[in-house]
Amino acid sequence: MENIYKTNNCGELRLKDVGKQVRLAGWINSIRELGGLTFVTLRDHFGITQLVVRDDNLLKGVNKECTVTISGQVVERESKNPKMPTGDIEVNVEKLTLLGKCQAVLPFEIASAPSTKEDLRLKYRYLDLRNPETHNLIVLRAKMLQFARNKLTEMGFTEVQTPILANSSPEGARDFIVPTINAPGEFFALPQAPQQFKQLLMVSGFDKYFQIAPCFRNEPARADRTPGEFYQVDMEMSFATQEDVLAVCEEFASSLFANLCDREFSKPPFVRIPYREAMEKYCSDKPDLRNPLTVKDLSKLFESSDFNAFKGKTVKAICANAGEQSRKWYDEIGKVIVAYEGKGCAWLKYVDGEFSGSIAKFLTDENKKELVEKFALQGGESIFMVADETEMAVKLANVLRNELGQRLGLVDENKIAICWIVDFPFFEKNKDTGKIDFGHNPFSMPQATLEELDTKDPYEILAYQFDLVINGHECLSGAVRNHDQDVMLKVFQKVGYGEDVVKQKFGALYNAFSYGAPPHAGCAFGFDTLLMIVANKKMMREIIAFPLSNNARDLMMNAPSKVPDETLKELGLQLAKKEEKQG
RNA sequence: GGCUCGGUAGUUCAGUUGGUUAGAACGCCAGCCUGUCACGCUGGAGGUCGUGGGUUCGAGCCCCAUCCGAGUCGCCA
Repeated sequence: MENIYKTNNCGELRLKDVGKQVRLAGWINSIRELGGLTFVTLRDHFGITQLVVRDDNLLKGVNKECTVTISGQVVERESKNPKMPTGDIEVNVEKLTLLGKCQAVLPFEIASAPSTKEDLRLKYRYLDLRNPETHNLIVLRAKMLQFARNKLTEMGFTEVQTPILANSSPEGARDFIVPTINAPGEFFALPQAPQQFKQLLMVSGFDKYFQIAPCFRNEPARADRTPGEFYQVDMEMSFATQEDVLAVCEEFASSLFANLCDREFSKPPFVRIPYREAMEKYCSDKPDLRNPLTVKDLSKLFESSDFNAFKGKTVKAICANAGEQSRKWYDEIGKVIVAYEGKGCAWLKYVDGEFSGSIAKFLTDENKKELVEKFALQGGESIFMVADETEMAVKLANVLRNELGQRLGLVDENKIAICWIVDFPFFEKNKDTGKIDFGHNPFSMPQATLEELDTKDPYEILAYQFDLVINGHECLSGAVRNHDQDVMLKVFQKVGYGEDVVKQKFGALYNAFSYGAPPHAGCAFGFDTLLMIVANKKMMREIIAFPLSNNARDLMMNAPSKVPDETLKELGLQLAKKEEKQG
């Protein structure tokens, strides 16, 4: 594009352009005054080009971060800069026009913006995004959006947009509720996922559907989870099996990493780990396979031990070669466990056929023999143990595995390790009520016939339900859907709901299935999570143009905010009085 | 909602058992400098120590309350 502001962008001029008369426009990135001449770098979306100004008058009133347009001749530099793509040339400025003045003192320096406190970056996100590194993450996001669209379209998927103003869908999270003047006292809910819509699209005969779908969950944030809104690459396929979906996802994911990322990644077919095996080996349903450590159960071994803290508890152990470590080092690991509300971390070290460490004195000769066999000890290894009620012990073992992986430098940050977790249990025991409940979501198909649903131990019944786990992040969840009304009624009946509840909660879907539903299956990638992995970033806010703060606030636009009483009145809403604080 | 850490110059931070006028680096302003690219040199401006109470002869520091931020647990596939 060539216009009054520019003939070229700030990232493209090279030696071959020397002698050309050009115009450039952008932001003043730096000014280095040397006396008789001044070097200025000019930055735009595409890159940075050095300008030489020999007449001081041209720079009157110009400071960093002003926008300007300049014209001049491209010349070869006397002293080149190999670190800059445009480092062989510079533009000799003949004319400079100030387009947008900038205050002398910025809230933070653009070059060092990423090391500024986050709330300030978010408040001035439009300045933060001028930093090339930050800027390019948003460009990467655009590339990934485009990749996803092109790839899925190429693979025969049809993009369909589903409503944002929708009805509450029972995904488990809390809803964002939207009032409307059309129906005071009634509310829309923003979709937590387009789950029911996409299944209805299958009933409508769209063979394969996808959408880069905004999803809304009224839940607080984490470093790897934004509050409020996020995007899913949502897909669904009719007349398809679990194998079909897995194949599509493997093609999509491997092609994505090959195109957008230069790190080494697992090649398809990705390893498949049944849920139960994952829980046993890694104590997690989203294991980071870059970490080679595995967990073993020592509950039996300590069943009759003198060590009361372990007796009758679930004991999980990890064996690792920790090398020479101080007592303090072991204590620090214990502190991490305590931070997760564990009792601590016991440890043993095996050297020259002898055990030492915090609980060595409790070991019988029989115990020692078993340990050597169980971990195939050679000498030099350490065994780390946590003990608690089963659920807690499993959680702590997962923490321990991650902690040891990090501390011992076992996790290669430059690798992308991918696995499937398959065969999730269909039912599980509700923690609070102790009653039988759906393990994941009620839409997936049990791996059982109608009769088996009645005769089999419900906790033994698996679901056609799967997750794709990358570097310990759950990046995708999918399932074969239950399109059979009889099976649907049966599984709801198992958890204590009748047809009335099914109709009330999933009326449209349930009805639709009585008009000829295709067997269908699908999944959704977490777009933001996937992008974090592609970008190798740990903060989800980094890869979103205008993210909310940890507290789900927009610090730049000041949202959420109060609304005028008039508006409330129109919507038929009244705010509850704030409760007086006690004491 | 619980827990942990934090809030000091425009920014990133230091600040001793509570004791003179609260410091550094970068940035900003002024001057010098013809090959810089984290330019260099000289000088200067810039602070309600998050806010409100309290203890004390004296508080950035101690106590209480409160606001804000980050992380984490609950929660969230």
